[in-house]
Amino acid sequence: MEHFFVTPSGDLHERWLQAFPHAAAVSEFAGIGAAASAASRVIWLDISITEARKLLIDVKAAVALGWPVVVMAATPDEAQAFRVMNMGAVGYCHVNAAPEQLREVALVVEHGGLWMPPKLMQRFVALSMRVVPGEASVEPELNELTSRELMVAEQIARGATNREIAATLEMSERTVKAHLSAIFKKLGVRDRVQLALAMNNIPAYTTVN
Amino acid sequence: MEHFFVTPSGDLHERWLQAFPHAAAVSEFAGIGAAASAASRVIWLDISITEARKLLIDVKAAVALGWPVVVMAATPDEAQAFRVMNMGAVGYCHVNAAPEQLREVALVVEHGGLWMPPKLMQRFVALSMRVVPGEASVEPELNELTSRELMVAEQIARGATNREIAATLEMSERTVKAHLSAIFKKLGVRDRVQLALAMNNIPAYTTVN
DNA sequence: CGGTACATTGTACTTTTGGGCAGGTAGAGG
DNA sequence: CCTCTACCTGCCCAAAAGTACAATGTACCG
Repeated sequence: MEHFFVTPSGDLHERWLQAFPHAAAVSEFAGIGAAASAASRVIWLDISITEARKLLIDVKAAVALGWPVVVMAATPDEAQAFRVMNMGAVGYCHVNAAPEQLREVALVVEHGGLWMPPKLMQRFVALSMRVVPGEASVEPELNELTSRELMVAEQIARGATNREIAATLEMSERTVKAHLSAIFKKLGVRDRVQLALAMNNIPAYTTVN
Repeated sequence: MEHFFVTPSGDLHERWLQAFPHAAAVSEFAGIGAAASAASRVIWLDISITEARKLLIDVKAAVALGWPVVVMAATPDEAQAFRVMNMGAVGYCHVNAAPEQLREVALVVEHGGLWMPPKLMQRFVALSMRVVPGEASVEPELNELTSRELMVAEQIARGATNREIAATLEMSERTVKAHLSAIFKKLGVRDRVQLALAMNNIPAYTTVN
């Protein structure tokens, strides 16, 4: 497990080192993407002195790297927490959180969980109830998809183009199309837009009608 | 770490044992509360054959015990997931989840995290944004859209084709395209797929480069 | 070994998208 | 009246997406 701390200063906070002795500090995202290691990672994003405008860009850029992103704020704030989570972060904590807590957070996000301070978590869950959709979720029969088809479908779910998928999955664009045709047929959707929606449990209108 | 599986049958599912060899099965909550051990625990609630009415009671009872509760459903459902999370559960997965996944879930909830299948998690986060005081990811720029543009964007959000939009809004396909171009520019997305995702508050990865 | 499922890719074709260029109209406001 | 913005559209073009038909290789199963 590698821990990358993205911080403007470029220096590792003492507590971070206590939590993860082998942590690495970077001030640019490039430093992370470069090393094409297969090991799993956690990206820690220090936004303590980042202005709101740049925050959005930074979080998205971090998320785009493909590893779990934990945002560390100087003054935790509910709206900000929700905003960064919505942009794809999976963790939100204080920059000066205790080492033990950082390790807790790491453990959680590494295993697919979502972490934020208990109080916020509570608010978060409570708020989500107000908009819980009726039902009619169209959970697609993803089981019918073969392994490769599923990979393609997941990329579509994030808005990738055929070219990007081909590059990511290392296959030709033609193959991507072949898989897509199979997926459309199996899931009963007609194009990539509806597939993207279906993959995210959002009812699309032709699928329903 | 103790794992209590609350299941109507009273029997431990084979996979549960594979995940946690020392798991204990109980059919009544009383069996758990009795042992006043200081060790940390996880309560696994099997609701595969629980009728909706009793579900509420059970989840609350489990949560009341004071340890992290993971609900295991036979047919995972978005609305149900949100409902149980709102009642205090911190995990939601399939009853037949693989042992490795169960361990992942355990790891997450033991350390204060929230766990549910990735797809649900994404929806969960996206939905919470719709009510968060402040704004959602695309919500702000949505105000920049003119009335007609918004109508087009909403159709895209449901997977409509240009032809369908043209018919619905009674305009030519060319006009639909014109509006779309304007929308793409204003919202900073590159194509209809990403727009559809953005409209549903689902982070798409290339939105930032 | 034959059969089947999956993954892969090519050629070629049709449709859909996205957008440049070049206009039209109508309403609000100086 | 003039200008600006929103709205609408046609022609045309290039890129992307989706399909049809076809073929090759691999793995596994009875």
